[in-house]
Amino acid sequence: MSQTVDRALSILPLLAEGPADLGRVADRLGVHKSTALRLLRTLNEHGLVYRQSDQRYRLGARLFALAQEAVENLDVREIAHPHLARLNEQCGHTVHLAVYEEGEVLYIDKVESRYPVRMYSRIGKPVAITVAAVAKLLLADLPETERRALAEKLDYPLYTPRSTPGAAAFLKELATVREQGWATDLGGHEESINCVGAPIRGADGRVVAAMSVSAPNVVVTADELLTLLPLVRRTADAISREYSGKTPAKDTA
Amino acid sequence: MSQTVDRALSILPLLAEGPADLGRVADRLGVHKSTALRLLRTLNEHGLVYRQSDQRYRLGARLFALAQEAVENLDVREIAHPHLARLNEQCGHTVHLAVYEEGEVLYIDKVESRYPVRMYSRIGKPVAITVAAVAKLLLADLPETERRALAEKLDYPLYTPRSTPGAAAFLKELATVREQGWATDLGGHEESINCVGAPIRGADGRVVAAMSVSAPNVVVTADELLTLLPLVRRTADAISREYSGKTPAKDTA
DNA sequence: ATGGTCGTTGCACATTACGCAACGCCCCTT
DNA sequence: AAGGGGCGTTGCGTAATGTGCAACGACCAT
Repeated sequence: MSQTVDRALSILPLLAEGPADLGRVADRLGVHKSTALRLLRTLNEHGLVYRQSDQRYRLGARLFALAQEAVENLDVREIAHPHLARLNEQCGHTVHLAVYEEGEVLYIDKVESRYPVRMYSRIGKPVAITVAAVAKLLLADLPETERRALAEKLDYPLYTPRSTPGAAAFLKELATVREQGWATDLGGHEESINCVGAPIRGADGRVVAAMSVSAPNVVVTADELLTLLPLVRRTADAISREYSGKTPAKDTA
Repeated sequence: MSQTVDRALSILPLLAEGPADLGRVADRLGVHKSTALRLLRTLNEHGLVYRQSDQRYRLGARLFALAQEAVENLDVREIAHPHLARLNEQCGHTVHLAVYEEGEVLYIDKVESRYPVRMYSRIGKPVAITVAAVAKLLLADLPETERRALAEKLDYPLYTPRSTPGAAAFLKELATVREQGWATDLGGHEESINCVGAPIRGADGRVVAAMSVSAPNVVVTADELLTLLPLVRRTADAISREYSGKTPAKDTA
């Protein structure tokens, strides 16, 4: 809609691939160097882009702060967190919280019991949308047309032999998930990892988020993990109730 | 430099305060509603802004992905991580990695031994720049003029009685840190938390990052923590060597 | 029903961003 | 040491682009 802004914003994903110099940016944008320079300067002033010592540009620090504040403003996350932590204490496994947005599913919270290996690595990162339990839960609730359209345009990478092979199978799985009100991922993403998940619903009954518990085969078998299902569903329902019940007014402030 | 982009980007911090409707955004920007609308639409197309069901705008998902990729492209972080993890195994305490950028110091990695309480909360969040050990290390290496200017314009909040009280004291502390090549924060941010840190240097000897080990008083006294100093410095030096030594070429790709 | 609020659209104007070309800088070559 | 190429930077004239206005339409509350 706005050409200038459009061009400027196109620089960000470009720099996400790695640092780039002025010429490269101008080329990729298909604009003159002077134009790219002006855009980069503006981005730089706002801290979204940083100029490193070798004069190349890379994504800037303000981006972290913004993402940080963005995630903290998600009220589902805030409400859900204590419940997730409690569930984690009870079962000891990794607990995830995810939302759907614009064709992507992303983790917005995570509590894990084990070594804190790169704990930040997944927060905000898009999940394996065709196999993850939380993704199934979130997509299963989309309006049918949107769901079909999305399923058709997705890629279906075969992470493992048990990964969802294609759109048809995926849609069928989503139908099942929708009916039963919970979802699993049994080795569909990583061979030895299983998950069970349940949806979190808003006051209008629509799914606003999804949560799951994940554990490796070596700790508990898939069957054993499934025995946690009632607990997971109870937790999700508790979050749903609290989320749809009291929505503390923070309109004006 | 570019008015349109400038206005568009000004919307982001505004939305970071919380969701806002069109009128509010237009007011805050000082532009007509139609102008704000066009800007918001453009931001929306790029996923930086999301329109929630109540029609208000909030920060969007792409922001997470970008911040994510940005942090992953920091090669210091990549090189340092295994060293930090090893240090964590050896001493059991929380280990931080931070960089300086445009007047801010931010954590870019963290390994902690204890409960994973909100582990994402600090990554990318600006640190308490006037007291944190890593901040002292990073600021101590700035060119004098920049260091002075920054020190003067900072606020010096008294988190605790031991917090750095003002610019003069801070500059003096930075001088000490620069001379000795390491830094501490003894209860300057939170009464019961102590840290020791050391700088990571690039090939040219300039400080490119800083790391620290933090532990609460109840686990180890400040004196005991200080006995870890040699280990911390050795780790930092190892990272420095690896960082300045082999810089894998990824220019063209 | 009716007034008010809020988002949306089309349009005419001129402000704003564009590409060009020339400059200056640094590094690499011979 | 002199020459050449690559890269970032600057000023400028042009017109394309973004701007504010005013009117419309949807929705909510009274």
